[in-house]
Amino acid sequence: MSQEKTFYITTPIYYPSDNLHIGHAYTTVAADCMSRFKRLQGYQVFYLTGTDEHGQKIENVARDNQQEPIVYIDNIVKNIKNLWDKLLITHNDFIRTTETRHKEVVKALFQKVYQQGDIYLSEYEGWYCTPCETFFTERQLVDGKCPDCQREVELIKEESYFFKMGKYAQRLLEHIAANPDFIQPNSRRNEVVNFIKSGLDDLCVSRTTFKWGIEVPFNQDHVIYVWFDALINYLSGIGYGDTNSELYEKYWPADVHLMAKDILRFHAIIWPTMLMAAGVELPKKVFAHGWILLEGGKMSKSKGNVVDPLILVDKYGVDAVRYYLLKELSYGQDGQYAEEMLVSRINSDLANDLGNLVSRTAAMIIRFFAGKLPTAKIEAQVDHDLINTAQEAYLQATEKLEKLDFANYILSVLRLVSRANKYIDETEPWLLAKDEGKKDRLATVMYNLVESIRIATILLTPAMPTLAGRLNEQIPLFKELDSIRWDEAGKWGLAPANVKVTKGEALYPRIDIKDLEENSVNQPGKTEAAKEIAEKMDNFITIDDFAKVELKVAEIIACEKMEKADKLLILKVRIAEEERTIVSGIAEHYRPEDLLGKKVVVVTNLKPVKLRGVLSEGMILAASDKGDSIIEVLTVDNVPSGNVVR
RNA sequence: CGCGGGAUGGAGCAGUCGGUAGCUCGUCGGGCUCAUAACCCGAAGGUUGCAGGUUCAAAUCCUGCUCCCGCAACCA
Repeated sequence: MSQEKTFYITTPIYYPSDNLHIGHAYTTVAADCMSRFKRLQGYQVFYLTGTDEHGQKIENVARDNQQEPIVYIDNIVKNIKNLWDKLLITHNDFIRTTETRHKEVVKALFQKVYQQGDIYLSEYEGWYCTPCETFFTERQLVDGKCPDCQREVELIKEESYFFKMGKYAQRLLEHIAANPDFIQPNSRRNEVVNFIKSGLDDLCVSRTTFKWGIEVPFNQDHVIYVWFDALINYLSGIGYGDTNSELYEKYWPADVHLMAKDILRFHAIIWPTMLMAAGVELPKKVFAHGWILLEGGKMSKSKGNVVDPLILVDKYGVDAVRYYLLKELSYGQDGQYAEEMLVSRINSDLANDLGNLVSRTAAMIIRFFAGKLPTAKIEAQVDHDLINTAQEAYLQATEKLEKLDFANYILSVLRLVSRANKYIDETEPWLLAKDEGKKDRLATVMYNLVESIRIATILLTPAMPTLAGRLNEQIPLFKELDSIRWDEAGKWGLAPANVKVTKGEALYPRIDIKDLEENSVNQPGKTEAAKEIAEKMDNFITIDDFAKVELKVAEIIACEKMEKADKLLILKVRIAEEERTIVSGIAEHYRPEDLLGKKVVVVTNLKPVKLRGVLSEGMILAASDKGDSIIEVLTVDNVPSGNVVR
C-alpha cells in the first residue's frame, strides 16, 4: 500500500440557477465511469463535483423568487444531489462555492497573487445604463443606447481588479507544447493554442455591481468574479491550504478536468495561468467532450424540449441511460439525443445482444446441466477465436477508457457479446446435447459462454454499475460485487465452476415502441413512476394557478417587422379600449400584412420585457411543433376584442 | 468579414501517419430453434456537399463556393 496509485478527476461545478439537464448528466456520468474504471484497476480515486453558487444571475433569480440566494440554491442543490444519487454517481465529495472551506482558499489565493503583484486595481471601462444597473460593451449598444431600455448610456469606469493573465501566455504555450496530452482532444488543443497566440488580455477578476460573491479580502467594495472563485474549487475541494492537507498532497495535480467544450478555454487558459501565478502545479489533463444536441436544435426551455434526466432514469433504468449517454457521443464530437434512439439502443444492444445472451446461456445450463455450471473439458478450434476476442475486448476497452473514448470503449465490449452470440450458432449446443458422447464438449461450450459473459460484465461495470449484481441473480459469478477487479477481465478461465444457475428476470427487457409513443418523457403522468416524479417536480398546476393567467381576445391593428431582427414582429393590438405593443418571435412564419385585423389570444398579465429594445406587454398564443418549423397563431375572429378566454 | 462546429449508402455516426470507404439501426433473402418475435449468415444500397489544386494515389492536404447547425444577439 505504500505506493498507492491515485487518480483525481473532476467535473465542472454546475451553476444552480436552474435544474440540470442531460448535458450535465453526460459529463457527470462520464467522469463517474472513469472513476469506477480506475477503482477497479486498484487506484485510489478522488472524484469531485459540485456547484458554483455565486454571481449576478443567482442573485437575480433568487430575488425574482423572493428568496434569499442561499435558500433558493439549497433547494436546487438538493435536486442536483438527488439526480446524482439516481444516476449512481460515486463522487467522493460535493463542493459548494458558498462553503467556508472554499471561500477561504479563494481569499488566500487572491491575496497571494495580489501581494506578488499579479493582481492590480484598475478600471473597467464600459457603457453604463443607470436604471438597468448594467454595463455594456460598445458593440452591444443599439444606436448608441441601452439595448434593454433604449435610454441614454454613459461611458463610465468601474473600479476593478485585474489579473495579469497575459504575463503567463508564453509560459502556457510552452507548457502545452511540452505536454501534448495537457489539452485533449488534439483538435481542441489547436483551437486553444491559436487563441492564446492571438493575444491574452489581462482578466477582470472583481466586480462592484453585485454583492452575491466572495469579498476581496482587502477591499470590501469588491466581490471576486467568477473565474477566481469557481475554478479554485478544484483545489479547495481537496483541502488545499488546510493545516491538514493530506488529500491535497495525495491527489494534486488532478489527473483530468472533464468538461463540455464550451468551457474549455477557461480551463485550458485562465485556470493554468492562475495556477502558475499561485505557484501551484498544473493539472495533468484538461479534456473537453462534445454536446448532446436534441432533435430540432439545442435544448432550451422555450422550445419545451428540455429532457429531465431524472424522469429518464425512472423510466428506463440507470444502466440504460448511462449506457446510452456514453455510447452516443463520439470522441470529442457532438451527438444527438432522441428518445427513440435511446430505446433502440436498449433494445438492440442491451436486450437483444447482452440480455438475451445471458438468458439463452442460463437456459441451456439449466436444461443440459441441471443448472450447475460445468467446467471446460474439450477444446475446439472455434474456442480460440472467442478467447482471442475476449482478450482483445479487454485490451481495447482499457485503451479506449484511458483516452476517455467512451463510445469506442463500449463498442469494443459489445464486439465480445456479439462474438459470443455467434459462438452459440457455430457450436450448436442443442445438437451436442442430443449425443451423450458429446457431453464434455457441450460442457466446454457452456463454460466458454459464461466466461465471455463474465468478462463482458466486468468490462461494462464502469458504465453500468448494476449489471454485475443483476447477472449474479441468474449466474452468480461474483462472490462479492465490491471486490471485482478490472484485470480479472483480462484472464480466461476464472469463472467458478459448479455455481448454481437459475432462471431470472430478463436482464434488460425489450421496450415496446408503441408504448413509447403514448408515453413519451415529454408527457409525464402516464406511468406511475413518471407520475410520482411529476408531482414532486410540481409539474401540475392547480386551477388557481391557471386562473392567474389572464387571457383575452385582442385585435391586431398594426404590425411591422422589427429592423435588424430576423424573428421579431412588433404588433399593436387593441384589447377592448386599451392598446398595447407586443413583440412576437414569429416573423419567419408571418408577414406583417397577414396578421392585420386578425383577432388573437393574448396573455395580458405577463410581466413586460424588452426585446431588442422594444417593450413587449404580453404574449400571443401560437401552436408550434418541436423544432418551431411550424408556428400557427391562434385566431378567434368571431369573438369581440377584450373578451376573456378560458 | 462576431466566434465555433458540421456536410460520408434510407436514418444516426466512424474513418488515426493521404494507400481497395467501415459501424449500428432499417430493408430484402436465407439459416437456426438454446433464447427477451430474439440469434446467425448473405445481399442490395455511397462518383464521401460543389468546383478547382497538390500527388503515382485524396473522405483525408490546400484554395474558393454552397448549404445546415450551435453560441451570442431577437424566442415571453
